[in-house]
Amino acid sequence: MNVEQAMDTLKKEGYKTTGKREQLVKIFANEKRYLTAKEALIKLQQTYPRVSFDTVYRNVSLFVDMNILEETELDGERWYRYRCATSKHHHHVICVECGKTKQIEACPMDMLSPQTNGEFQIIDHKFEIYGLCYVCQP
Amino acid sequence: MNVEQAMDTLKKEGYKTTGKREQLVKIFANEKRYLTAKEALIKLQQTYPRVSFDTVYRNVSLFVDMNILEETELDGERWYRYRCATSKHHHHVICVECGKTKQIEACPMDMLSPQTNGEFQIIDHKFEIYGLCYVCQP
DNA sequence: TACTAATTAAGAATGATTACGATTTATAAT
DNA sequence: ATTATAAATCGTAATCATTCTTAATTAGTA
Repeated sequence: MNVEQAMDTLKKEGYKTTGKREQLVKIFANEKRYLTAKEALIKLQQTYPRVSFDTVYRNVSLFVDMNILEETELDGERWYRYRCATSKHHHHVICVECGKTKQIEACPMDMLSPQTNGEFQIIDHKFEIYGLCYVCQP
Repeated sequence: MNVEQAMDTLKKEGYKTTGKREQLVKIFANEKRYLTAKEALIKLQQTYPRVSFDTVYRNVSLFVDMNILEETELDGERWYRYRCATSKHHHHVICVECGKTKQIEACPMDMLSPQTNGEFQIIDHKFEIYGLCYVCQP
C-alpha cells in the first residue's frame, strides 16, 4: 500500500482526498515507525502551520479503520504507524523511545491448540516486544 | 501469593499495611480478573465509603511495582488483575467486556530465533488474545 | 504513650483525546 | 466554469483518566 493507493481507498469509500490527508499519509509512509498524534501534528504543521489537533486525531482514527495505519498503546499514549507493505500477517519489536520497529515473522496464534481459547469468542490478539533500538540504547 | 503474603511483601519493603491496602488486595484476589481503577474504587468504597481515586491509583501502581498485580491497557484505560498464583510465566485470553481471563501456557518468546530481535535491547513483551467470554457473548 | 514518616482526602492540575459550532473546501451536477 | 451540498477543517471548549499538591490523619516504633 503506497500513498496513492491509500488515497484511492479513501476516495472509493466516499471520503474526500484533502491535501492534509495526503500529507499525513505521506508522513507515516516516510517514517515507517510508530508516531504519536502529537509527533504527527508537529510534522504536519511544517506543511500546514495552522492545522489542528482535531484534524490529526480524526484522520489517524479514520486511517486505522481503513487499514492504512496500525495502532498501539505505549504508556498511556496511542502510537500509529504505516501498515507494513508486506501483506503477510506479522508482529513487531518496538523501540519504546522512538517507535522504530523490526518485524517478527512468527505469529503465536499459529501455535495454539484449538481448545486453548475455550469458551472465548476471539476478536483480536496482540504480540509485541518492547525494547530500545541501537540508537536509543544508553 | 495470597493476601497475607502480599501484605508481608509490602511490610518487608518498608510500606505500611493499612486497612485500605489490605482490602484493595482482597478485592483483586477475590475477583481474579482484570478491573479498571474505577471498578476497584467502587468496590473499595463498599468498605471505605470516603476513599478517594488517588488512593486507588497510588496503590495499584505500587502493587504493580511489587508484582502483586499485573497491568494491561484496553481502549485507553488501564486494567489491573491479581498476579496469578501459578509461578510459571504465562499469558491470557481477556474478555474485553468484563476482564475475565483464561491462561495461555505457551509463551511466544520461547520460539523466537536469537537474532529475531536484532540490535534491539529487549525490555518486555506482551502477548494477549482479546475476545468475549461465554457470559458476554451477544 | 508519643514521635516520625508514610498514607490519605479533597480537590486542583495535567495531558491525551473527543466534541462542537462556524467556516472552508472537495466533489459532482449543472 | 459555476454552483450546490455534504464533508472536512479550525479554534476552542469539554471530557476522561490519571497525577499532583497540601494539609490532616494514621501506622509503626521507640
